[in-house]
Amino acid sequence: MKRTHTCGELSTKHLNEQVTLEGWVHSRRDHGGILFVDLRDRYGLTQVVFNPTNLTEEDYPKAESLRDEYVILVQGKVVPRLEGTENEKISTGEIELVAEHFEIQNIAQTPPFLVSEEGEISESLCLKYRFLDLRRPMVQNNFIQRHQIVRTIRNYLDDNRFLDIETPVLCRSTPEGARDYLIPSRTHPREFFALPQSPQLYKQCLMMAGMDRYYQVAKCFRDEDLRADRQPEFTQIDLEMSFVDEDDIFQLIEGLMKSVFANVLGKDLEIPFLRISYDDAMNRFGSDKPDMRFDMEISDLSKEVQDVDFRVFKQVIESGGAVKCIVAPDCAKYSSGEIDKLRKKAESFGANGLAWFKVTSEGAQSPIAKFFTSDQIEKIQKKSGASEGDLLLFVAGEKNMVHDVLGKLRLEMAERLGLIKDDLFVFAWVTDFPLLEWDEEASRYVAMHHPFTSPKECDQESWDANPQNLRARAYDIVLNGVEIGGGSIRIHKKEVQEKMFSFLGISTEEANDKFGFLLKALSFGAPPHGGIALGLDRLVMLLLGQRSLRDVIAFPKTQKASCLLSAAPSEVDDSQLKGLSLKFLDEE
RNA sequence: GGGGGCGUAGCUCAAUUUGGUUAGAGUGCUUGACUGUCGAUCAAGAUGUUGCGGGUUCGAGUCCCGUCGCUCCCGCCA
Repeated sequence: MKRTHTCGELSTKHLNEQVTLEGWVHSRRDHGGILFVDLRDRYGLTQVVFNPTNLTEEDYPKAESLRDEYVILVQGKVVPRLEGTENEKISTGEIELVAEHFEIQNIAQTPPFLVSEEGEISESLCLKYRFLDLRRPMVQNNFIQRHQIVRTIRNYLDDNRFLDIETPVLCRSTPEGARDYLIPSRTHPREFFALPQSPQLYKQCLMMAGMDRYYQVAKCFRDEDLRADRQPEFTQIDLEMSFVDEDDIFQLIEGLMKSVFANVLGKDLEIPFLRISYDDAMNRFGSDKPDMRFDMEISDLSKEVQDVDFRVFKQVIESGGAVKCIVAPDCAKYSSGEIDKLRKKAESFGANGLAWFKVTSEGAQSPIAKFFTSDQIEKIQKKSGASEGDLLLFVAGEKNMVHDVLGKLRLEMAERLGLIKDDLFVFAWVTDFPLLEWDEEASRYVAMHHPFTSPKECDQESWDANPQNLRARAYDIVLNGVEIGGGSIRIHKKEVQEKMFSFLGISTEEANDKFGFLLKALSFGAPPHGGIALGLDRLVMLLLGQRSLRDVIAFPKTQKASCLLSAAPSEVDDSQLKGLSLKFLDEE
């Protein structure tokens, strides 16, 4: 015997039909003479009534033995609920199933937490019993929606002529980027594979192979420390296109997001997205992933305060730094204690201090007001757009630090003041990233995006003049202040790629050793190409309004990168180590 | 590598500030009663290595040291 329906589909349309359901006992209500069981599967709940008058003498006591999470099969008749006992909370609430025959397919231990309970349960317990946690309808819903999102993306890319091509998981370890997960090779003692941080070079090779448009729902691995929005193993919607420029990528992704919003969330998404250059993003929002759901932009007051008799500001300006501020609306009422907390916050972000002004009807109120003329105060007020009742927060110092601190303070204040509306999705493209970044530790330039990103200027003069000023043809896509993807137009000329390597301090020999296959491929007719990778987990997390990636990954790792369900990683047998020619250092 | 938070009954939490009788509540669990519940109700009952180890003390869930786990953040994440 098998089920004829799921637990979510019976309605008054099925009245008087003989049906069979299978599922889990979600909850039971035993009234002595009559017993109600809510039967659950992925599709919903159906109330089953066990009444002695409809059951054999052996079956009724068996029904009384039912407990939470038992798996049963029930056969019976669909009947309307008695008037006044309908349940509006469930889709099948107008009917119930009168059990005439049933089988207990499996009993269950008392679960460590209630599947039917909606409250919070400690995360480690959920992960240890993830198979139970995933039974909870609220949790299950995330994965049903995640599936819908992926399906929509696949359909959209298919409609746009993309080929889904798999790339290896056992890869070559390459310098640059995050720490690799390494896999020792048995067949090549002393040698290692690396798990891919992204399929970057393979997808470029596919473009050189004339595949024209590639995509993949690709697992990527980075052996770095975790955060709420960072797992060591994550999924990218990875894609690459030939004969395109930035606008082609933007339009493709805007269309993709529009499709996802329409099909999954039932919302109309406005396109095209906002576009902002890296420099603008830093100057206006203090971040390369600006949350543009609210304003509170940063104002540069360096010019306005250059003649002010306040030593801190004066020294900063003289040494080439900047004085900038944000305006916290309606915060002039803050007590000195509250402002002191903000100062500490700012200092924890890296500031040397926090200067402030309250804008009141009697003018600027601040311990440093005495250093300013009324004309200067007026100019500051005008430039920052502050009005009566507002609080101005100043940070002075080296430009990057000022941006960083004010950017973080801006987010802090927005959260405090509730300026961010729920249910708002604001996408933005961040463009014109610097090509290179100076790495203090290694005392050399490193690629800000990756070494295969095309510079905007390929001529020797620009390169020689000032490498810091070189811009990349790279772009990030930002949603509500979270980076959900990034990509670039790639280098497709061998000479440019070689120049890039040499700039990064990678010698010709090393380049040939580690990236020889790419350089070779570039020399056999590589088309202009570019692409992007979207962080699927982050995207799903944001679209579903979840706080952690763990909510949208079926079997996530803990912050120490272990799996509580399977207890991975684990020790292995000595024989396994021997087969891999491995030995622990402390055994030598 | 660094900083913060948490760890008490199966689960969620209280008792920790100020060390002091037998570590409590809700829920779940067990048993019983009950023929229309849906967070069923009512009655009775069982359940503790206070994460682990050490120390201080007449006395430690509470204070100190160490350690483990979970979590948030900084570093790190091309």
